[in-house]
Order: sequence, then structure tokens, then C-alpha cells
Amino acid sequence: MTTKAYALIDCNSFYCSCERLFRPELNNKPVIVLSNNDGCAIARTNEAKALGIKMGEPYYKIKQLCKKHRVEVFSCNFALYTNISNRVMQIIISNCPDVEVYSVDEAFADLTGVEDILSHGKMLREKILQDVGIPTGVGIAPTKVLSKVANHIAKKSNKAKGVVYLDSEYLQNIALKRTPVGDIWGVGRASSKKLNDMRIYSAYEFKTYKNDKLIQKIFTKVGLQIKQELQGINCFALSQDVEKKKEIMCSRTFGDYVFDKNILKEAVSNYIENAAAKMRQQKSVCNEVSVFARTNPFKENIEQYYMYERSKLANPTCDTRTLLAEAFRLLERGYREGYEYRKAGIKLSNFNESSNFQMNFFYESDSEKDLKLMSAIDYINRVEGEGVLKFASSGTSDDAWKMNRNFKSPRYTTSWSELPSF
DNA sequence: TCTGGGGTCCTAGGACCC
DNA sequence: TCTGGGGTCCTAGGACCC
Repeated sequence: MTTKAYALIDCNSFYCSCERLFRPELNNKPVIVLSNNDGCAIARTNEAKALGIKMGEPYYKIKQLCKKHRVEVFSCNFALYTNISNRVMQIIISNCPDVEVYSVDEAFADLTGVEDILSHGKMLREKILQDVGIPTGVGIAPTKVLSKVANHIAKKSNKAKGVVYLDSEYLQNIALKRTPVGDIWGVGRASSKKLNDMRIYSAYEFKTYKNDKLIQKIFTKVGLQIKQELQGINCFALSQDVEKKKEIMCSRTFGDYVFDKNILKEAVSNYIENAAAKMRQQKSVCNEVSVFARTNPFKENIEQYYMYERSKLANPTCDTRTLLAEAFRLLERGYREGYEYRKAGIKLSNFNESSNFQMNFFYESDSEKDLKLMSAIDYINRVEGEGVLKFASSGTSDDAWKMNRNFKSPRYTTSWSELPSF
């Protein structure tokens, strides 16, 4: 078997870089993007990181710091990021034989067999920067886990100029000795602590640890696979086909506290509409609906409550009306009066293929007429804009459950009325 | 005053069956 | 007080990712 060469192409501070595209004066300035509800920092440029702003840090804690250092702050604008992401991915896909789009801001590419692998990596980086304007780091190595390590170095090292190829075990070992175990892809906080307790601190010490049985016992099958990937043994293959989701969730933290069941119901209604449309898009039907709502766990002086209700459906469906009725029934069942609700959400799960289940004699599937209605709704919302057509239960008001978004940038690329003008 | 959202995989343990 | 063994399926919860 020939040695593989996997490239990991990862956009730098992706959301911030997207915002900078339309505000070039922000290059070299500190920029952060906040999570929904302007809750916490979920993307930071290097300049913002240098100020000590941590990933996931609540905004209210760093507000003063941001003001003092003139950090440019944005509410998240996912429509924009998705659009830019598609452009980046298109370049990778059309320039590499096999590609796995791993997330909105990163992709694995199999470069095995490419003549000059390092040059190919450099070319990709240049082309994305030229054509879309997004800076990336490219890490290349024989396994996915090692390519992640290479990617970290590509981003950190000035010498690397954004591209690193760890093509020999010698280079890999140098890199692994400089990598703390906690920085390995797939090793989180809990495992990191356990490894440290075993006196394993660097990725190299993990790679060369003798007792595989113990690793498997403590860190499960996946833990052992990560160790083998560090040794250059491929355990994680490239998954190319876009797999269907196995569950679809929708949840939001509210902009304000909610006591009223009817307002919760309106929120839940919106979430169901949203998730059901996504589910129909991947041509699934679900057998299970869940609804949850909770008080603010960070607020210590209030009485906490968490409701979670779930039900199996008699017949698999993708009909929003059926799902709404079920979700409302669950909310009715779990709702308790008198609590300050801060967040609610729903989950659709236990999917079947919509074409398969229709063949099943025992199920009473959605009728042709129902499906046509749903398709029509989806079509109108796709063409005319999200949320143009809504169910009455979803409300039309700017209510308490809506999010705070005080620093939102315009929808430059997805809305005609908000096109940039220079 | 103010702390996101959406996923996946794995395992242990319970339920249930013969 | 004694009280099998083995298999499968499901679920909750943990851990991790971006």
C-alpha cells in the first residue's frame, strides 16, 4: 500500500475573515464575531487573540476590553459565511481528486499520487486567497490526525508561509514533540487530563506509549485509533458523499426571559418549521419528535427547571402540520408555570428515507396532497426568501424570544438590497 | 443586566427473550 | 438463604468536534 497524503485546508479565523472581505480596512485590526444572541466570542482574529480574548468567552466580560482596544465586534451572519464557504469549497473540489468537506471552514483532500504534493498545497492556498480573499492554512501528512498537526504548524510558523507537509516520520516526530496531547484532534479536556495523569504530555509521548490495551480501555476504540493515526496508520478514511443527517435540531437562547407558554409555543413553532424544511430537503421523514425548554443555568438565584419531552410518532412524516401538533402536545406536557425560560429547542430524529417508507404497506404515509403542499411552501420560501410563508402558530411579531443582534453586518452576498457599494 | 448552536460516535447498563 | 447464561436491542450520558 502506498503512503497516503491527506491535506487539511482550514480557513483562518473564518467568520472574521468573511467580515473583513467587505471591510478591508479591518485587516491587521482585532476583530471578533459573537455567537447568536451576541452571547460569546466564537471567532477571533490573531490580533484579538493577542489581546487575550478566549474562544467562547462571554461578551459582557470583554466588552470593556474591546472598547479600549477598538476591537471590531460583529453579530454572527451565517448566511454570509455559508455563501463564502461554498466558494472556497468549490475551488478545493475542482482542484483535488477526492475531497471531504468537513465543516464550514475546513476540508480534507486526498492528494495521494499528486506529482508535487507540497506545490499543490501552495497552489490551493494561493488560489483561495486570490479568488475568494480568504486566508487559509494547509497541512499535509499521511493521516488525517497528522494533517491536523501539520495544519496547526502551518498557521503558527512564519517560516511555513501557510503550508506544511510532514512527509517523513522524522519531521512528524519533531512536530509531535512540540504538540501538547490536548492539541491533538479528538483529544478533549477530559482525555487530556487523564493522559497528563499518566504522565503523557506531548503528542510524541502518546504516540510512543507502549500499552495499547490500556489506551483502548480508558479512551475507547476511538482513542486507540487516534494513537495509531499519529503513528501513520490510517484509521479515518475520507468520507466523500455528503451523508444525510441522522437528526436535525433547532434551538435558540431568547433575547429576553419568557414566562408565557404561548410565547414558548411560538418559538417552538418556528423551530419545527425550520427543522422540517431541512429534513424535507434531505428527503427524510422522522419517527420521533423532542421538545425541550430550560431556565438560565448561569443565573444562580432563580429556581431552575429543565423540561425534555419526546415521543415516537405513529407514522413517519415530514408534514410540518403533524410535527407542530405533536410538538405542542409535548410542550403542553412538560411546561410548568412560573419559571423564567431562557432557551427552548426541538429535535427531529429516527429518520427514514421518504421514498422507502412510502413503499411500506403498514405505514400510513403522508398523502400525495400533503407532500405537494409542503413542497410548495419550501419552494416559495426558497425563491422568495426565508420565512415569507409561515404557519400562523409561528407568529409575526418581534417578540421576547427573538434574539439580540446588535452588531450585524449586511447580507452582502445574499440580499440584493444589501449589496456592498464602494 | 449580559454565557451559542448543531452535530457524531461510543459505551455501559437495563430490558427482554429463550 | 438459595437464585444461570447468553444474546440482542435500546437508551442515556459522556466526550468530542466545529
